[in-house]
Amino acid sequence: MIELAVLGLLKESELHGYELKKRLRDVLGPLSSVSFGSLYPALARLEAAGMVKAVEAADTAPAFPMTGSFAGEAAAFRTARRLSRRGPRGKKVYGITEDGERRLVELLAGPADDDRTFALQLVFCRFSEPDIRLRILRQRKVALEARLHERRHTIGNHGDRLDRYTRTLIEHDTESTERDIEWITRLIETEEETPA
Amino acid sequence: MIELAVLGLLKESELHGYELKKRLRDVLGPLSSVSFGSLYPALARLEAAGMVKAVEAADTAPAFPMTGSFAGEAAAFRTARRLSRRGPRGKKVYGITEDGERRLVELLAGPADDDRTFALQLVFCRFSEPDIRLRILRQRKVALEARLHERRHTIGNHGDRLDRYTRTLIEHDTESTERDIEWITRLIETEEETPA
DNA sequence: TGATCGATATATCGAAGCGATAGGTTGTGG
DNA sequence: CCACAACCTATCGCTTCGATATATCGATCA
Repeated sequence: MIELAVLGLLKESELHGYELKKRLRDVLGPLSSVSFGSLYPALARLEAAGMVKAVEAADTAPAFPMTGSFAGEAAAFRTARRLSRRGPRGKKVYGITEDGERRLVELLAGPADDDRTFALQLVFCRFSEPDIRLRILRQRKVALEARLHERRHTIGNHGDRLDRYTRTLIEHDTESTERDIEWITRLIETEEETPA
Repeated sequence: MIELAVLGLLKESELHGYELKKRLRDVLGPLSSVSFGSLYPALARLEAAGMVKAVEAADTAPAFPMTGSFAGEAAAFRTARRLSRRGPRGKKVYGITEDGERRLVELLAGPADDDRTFALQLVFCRFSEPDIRLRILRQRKVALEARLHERRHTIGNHGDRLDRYTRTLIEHDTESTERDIEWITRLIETEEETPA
């Protein structure tokens, strides 16, 4: 999940952790975003696997404002030392590698176990071929239809035994899924009409 | 999350783990259900905390359908032997304690961080007072409106910079949230009309 | 000037969740 | 009688989360 998110965003542009999280929040919504507790370990994992690498920060702020004091000078020096692979203010900027790009294509074509994974596949599907794009959408439709079928089954079995609140919850959920299916169906049609 | 689910279900009736999971799946849907890897540790935690306890399986199936065969009789006998704190077939049946009931009321009134927690609060809200029920619904509405506001904000900021797929995703998500708000609004109205 | 505040940024910890898997039991059909 | 599916409990390794620690930068204001 996070793997796909990070690789997709880094394919767009080089970023550091904090920015990565912000972009992800915009796409996925404030909920269902990722936490730092997952993001930084994930970045470390990906770096160890050679799919991302820390890049020279294109350091757009070359002017170190001199403080005039010894302490200031010393601090500036210390800061400068730490910047071999870091941008200003200790930022660590990551970029995607060729291995990472291959992995991204793999993840885009792979199964979408949960809603968030599908959302990410859709957001980054422009990095894959048209036939893969269609596959993603069709797989999603199948998954949604299966979900709907199970819900109807549940209602059919013990719909009358359920209390008022539970019943309205399940009914609302069912309607939401129906709308999702209509939406994805329209997406598929649009995609099919699009010239190759 | 799981804590609320287990306590709520056990307040309804005494159950064993496997059955607990099945009921949960019916309510929450096949996705967003809980796995055994969370359920059994959670049951152990709750038992250690004295909120649930293993009960004498009240063996509600007094009528062992006689098989007519000797093998059937023998199997039934063997089964009957093994039942100290377990129901038929090694099932471990749990019940809720008084501490557990207090905790349940607490969790019902508490904040619903994610969608699943809200779903559970709604399903079990019949175990709480009418004013708490209303509070749950209103809190949910506030949360949904905040979500909607953030989404609109995102679109307003960089809606034009987003690619086709991302934009349709966010738009669909926004519409879903709007429908959720309409639904919860209707629920609140119904609840307010209900005589105390 | 400096004091403080909020946003930016990296990182780690413990708790809790998940998917896979491995057991063991019971009922069913061949 | 056996094989097989469904039932049931349980644990392992890994991922994720939420909270927290730490530090820097920029702006506001006394």
